[in-house]
Order: sequence, then C-alpha cells, then structure tokens
Amino acid sequence: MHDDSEKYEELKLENQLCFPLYAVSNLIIRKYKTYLKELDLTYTQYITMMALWEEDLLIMAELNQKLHLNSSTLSPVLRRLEEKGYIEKGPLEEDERILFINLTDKGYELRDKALKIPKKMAKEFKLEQDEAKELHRILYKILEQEEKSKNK
Amino acid sequence: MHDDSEKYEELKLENQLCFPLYAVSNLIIRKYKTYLKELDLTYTQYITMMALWEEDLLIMAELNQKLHLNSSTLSPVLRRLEEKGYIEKGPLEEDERILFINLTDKGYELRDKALKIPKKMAKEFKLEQDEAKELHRILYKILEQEEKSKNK
DNA sequence: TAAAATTAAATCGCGCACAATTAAATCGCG
DNA sequence: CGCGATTTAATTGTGCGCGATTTAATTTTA
Repeated sequence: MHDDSEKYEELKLENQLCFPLYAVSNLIIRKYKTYLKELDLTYTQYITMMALWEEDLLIMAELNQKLHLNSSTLSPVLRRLEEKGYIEKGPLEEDERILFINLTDKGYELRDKALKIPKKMAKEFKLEQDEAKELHRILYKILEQEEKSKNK
Repeated sequence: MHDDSEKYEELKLENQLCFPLYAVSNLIIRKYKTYLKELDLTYTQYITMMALWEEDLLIMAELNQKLHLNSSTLSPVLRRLEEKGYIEKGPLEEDERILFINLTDKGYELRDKALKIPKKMAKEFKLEQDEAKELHRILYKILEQEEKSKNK
C-alpha cells in the first residue's frame, strides 16, 4: 500500500503525457529529415515555409504566434532561409522595429517540390482516420488553452 | 476546384499532425522549465532520472531504448548528471564497451523533491481524463509501431 | 518636445537532438 | 591463436529552442 511503486507512481515515465509527446515529436521530425534533405530544409525551416506559403508577407510577431516560436529561435532560421534564397526580409517602412518577411520566386517554386512530402509521411504513420482526428483535436485544444491564458 | 487552396491543402499547417505535436511538446517542456529549475535539471535530464528511479543500474543501450534517444544525445546529458552528483557511470567489467549507469544517494534523494512536479504540471493542462487517456493511447501506439518496424 | 517608458527583434549562452564519424573492445572465423 | 568484422559508446559539427539581455525605434508623458 505504501511502498515505493505506489508513492512514486506519478513519477513513472509511462504515466506521463509529456514523455510520449516529446518522443513522438522527435520521432516524426527524425522521419521528416530524410525527405526534407532533398529540399535543403530543416524541419523548423519547413514549417516556416508552410506558414509563408499560406500567407506571403508576414511580420515576425505573426510568425512567432503562428509557429509558437519566439524571435530568438526564428531570427537565425529566417537568416538561413534568406541565405538559401527562399525568402527576403527587412524592416517595415512605417515602423522600422517590425520585420517583414516574404517569399522569393524560388521560395514559391519550392512549394511544388514540397507537395510530395505529406504523401510520403502519411505512409510512415498508420493511424486510423478517427484516431488522427482525435489526436489533432486534443492537441489543438491544448494549444488554444495556452493562447487564452496568454491573452489574460 | 483546381485553385491553390485545393492543390496545396496538404501543405497547410493546420492540416498537419506533426506541427501541433511539435508545438505542444515544446510548450510542455517550456512549462516544465520553471519547476525543474528548482531541482537543477533540464527536461531531458529529468526524464533520464525518471528512467533511473524506476530501475537503477541501466546500461546505455537500455536507456537509449527507454527514452528514444541515442548515445550522441545522452552521452553529454549523463556527463552533466554525473557532474551534478546524481548518477555514476563507467564501463561494465564483463564488457568494457558497455556503459553502466546508476543513481548516487543524492540522485535517490532527488526523487522526493521531484514528486511535487507532476502535481504542479497537472494543474497547467486541463484535459478531461478520457482525453488524456486517449492521447496517451494514440501516442504509445505510434511509438510501438516504430519499435516494431525497427525490429524487422 | 525632451526624457522616460515601451515595444520589437536580434544576440548571447547553454543544452539538447541528430547524422556521421571515430575509437575502442569483443567476437568469430580460418 | 590471429586478425578482420562487428558491436558499443563517445565525439564532432550543425541547427535549433529558449531565457535573459541588448539594441534600436517608437510612443508616452511630464
């Protein structure tokens, strides 16, 4: 009743949610690497491009919010994307503290090459469609909960 | 019908599973930092300690498998845990290629301090119990799928 | 309107994560 | 036994992720 396994139950790896989340996230990013290498992108660079393919011309603050990453992570990512010629960026004329970011033609063109990646990744993970949907729903519930608590 | 939004639907951030997984994983680790700072642990060091609290005396290969991390990640993590005095490690006598790892007394004692962390984290994320269970189940399904494909 | 406060992004330092390579110990086959 | 093949972990180099700090532009306020 009062042995270790009872007392420390909450500290077991298998009873955490954070741990499988972390492990699966790492696993998926590892899988992406193979395919992203062909596009000369890292995973973080890839999701940054995704955000820009959806809406060209973003400012840093918008990208921070969309990707849940702050400028100390994204600044060097954007620098590398610019060096590769996929984006261009600079201070906004109206307010030079603000950084605008948009795609170059080369960045636009990459979108068609990227199209095959989701198809390939889908084959790697065989979840039932309702499981995938449920996973998606719960994860976004957590993210939205966080958004709300931030805006308080 | 054949406009951009249709063609590139699969490339939208909101249609990915990887992206919310990655964002939630980062978010949770960020939350842990506050509490782990008191124990002088990083998140990766914390899950390493969790593995050892469950089963003292592991070898590197076992830890790799348990944490889904390889030695190039864990070697420096273990070095830091040893520097902090929480673990000790060294070559196994029977086979000096193999690294054994076990807790020091100080490492054992940390377990009681760590006990409050799961309680604090539970308050941060308000998921229904059945949602948490379902999330847990699906994540482990993905991890087990990967295990199997490795052992082929 | 000049100084103080605020805002936005960049920089810095640290610790992962990982693929690729290296180093060292053991195994196994002739 | 001897030596090439294999196994195991450590090292190396790159790119995040993040908190804390810095830098620079704009806004507020006295």
